[in-house]
Amino acid sequence: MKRTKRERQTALKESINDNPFVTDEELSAEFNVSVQTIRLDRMELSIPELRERIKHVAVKTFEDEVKSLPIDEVIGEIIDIELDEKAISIFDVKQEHVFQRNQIARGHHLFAQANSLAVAIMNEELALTVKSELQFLRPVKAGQRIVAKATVIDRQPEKNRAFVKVVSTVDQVTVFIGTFEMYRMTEQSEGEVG
Amino acid sequence: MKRTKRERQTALKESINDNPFVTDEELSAEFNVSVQTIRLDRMELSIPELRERIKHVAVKTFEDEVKSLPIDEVIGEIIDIELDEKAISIFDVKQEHVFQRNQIARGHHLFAQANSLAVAIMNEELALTVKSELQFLRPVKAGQRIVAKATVIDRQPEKNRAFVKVVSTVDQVTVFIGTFEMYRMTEQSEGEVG
DNA sequence: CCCGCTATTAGCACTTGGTACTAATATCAG
DNA sequence: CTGATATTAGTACCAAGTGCTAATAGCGGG
Repeated sequence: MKRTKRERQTALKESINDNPFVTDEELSAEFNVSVQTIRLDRMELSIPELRERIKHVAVKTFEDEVKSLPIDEVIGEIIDIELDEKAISIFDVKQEHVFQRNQIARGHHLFAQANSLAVAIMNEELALTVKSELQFLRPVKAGQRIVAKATVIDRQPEKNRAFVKVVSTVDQVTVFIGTFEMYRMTEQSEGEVG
Repeated sequence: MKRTKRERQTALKESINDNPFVTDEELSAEFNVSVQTIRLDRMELSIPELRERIKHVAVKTFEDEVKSLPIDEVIGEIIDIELDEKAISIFDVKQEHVFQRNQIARGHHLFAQANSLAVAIMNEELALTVKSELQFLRPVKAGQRIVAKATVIDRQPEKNRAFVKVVSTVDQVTVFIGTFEMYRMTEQSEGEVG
């Protein structure tokens, strides 16, 4: 028997949080109080009923799925692009992109934004990265917005190559520089690199 | 009025597919048939009821969320590690990691595996990537397993630096090489890089 | 010991979005 | 016109609730 109402409600919140699929009846068994008590608790804590909770979770996935379709191809949001010339994308750093320990964005997200912008700028449906050099100049933290600017600095059409430089900034301060050697993939040569 | 039963059922399947949250009543309005007809249709097509559909979607997210928590820190699975010396991780390339057009793994996943292994090998709770040079030697396709081997090739403790080389292979063939200059972050210097 | 208060429990009617089943009616083809 | 298939209607029932009222338990103070 747990004691106070407050204790139970705290535990209840936690319990529902790490299993939103639990019913009032199951909870009443867990805390051995009546179902009505659980209901009252939910009211006070304004926790919605099972179905609403589930729906909430489901809607979230659904939106994520829909959202992730376009995102899948380019990391960050392209806000300006001139094919074969230059392009700009923005990327908002959220909790899921940082190390929990120090809130610093993990390198591969900066890389992903820059690299996918380099792919997008190529005036070619199929482009691959062959080489790249990266400099992580300053740590980026959750909540900051990274603006990546890509420029094509060299073209070697005979070799199916192009060189792209990407500079990423946060509040006008450069945080990352990357140069990418890109390979334009023609249909005949598909799958053959390097 | 749509005509045949078959046509309606095809449309019904599609309708539910791109909005699993629709009720029988709404569907009956959409196809102007009775609710019972919709129910019969669902039976024949063995489409579960609204709540079951929603629950299904919700459970999926839930599992994804739980799964993504450990993955969050290291991309790929570390199978061997000697701190400050060497480490090995494997990463299975799935559909979500490749360009749909050509089934080739996107560069940032190879980078992410290598980079997070470089972070992990550092015998330090807090490590950041300062610079890196990457070579994408061969395209990797969905279904392949990438084995990344990281080695610390140089240490500069006085400068809080270490150099890590990562070689990634698929079936013993090298597909990616990356060198990473890593910064060991001490508590005093936290947040200050470069 | 009783008063008052909060907490808990009980009970009932009602809601949504169904299942399961039966029966009636349409619709069309031979 | 008869049969088969399709559609609609209607009923009872379920889960997991809401919303409401009422009874009871436990305890603290005077």
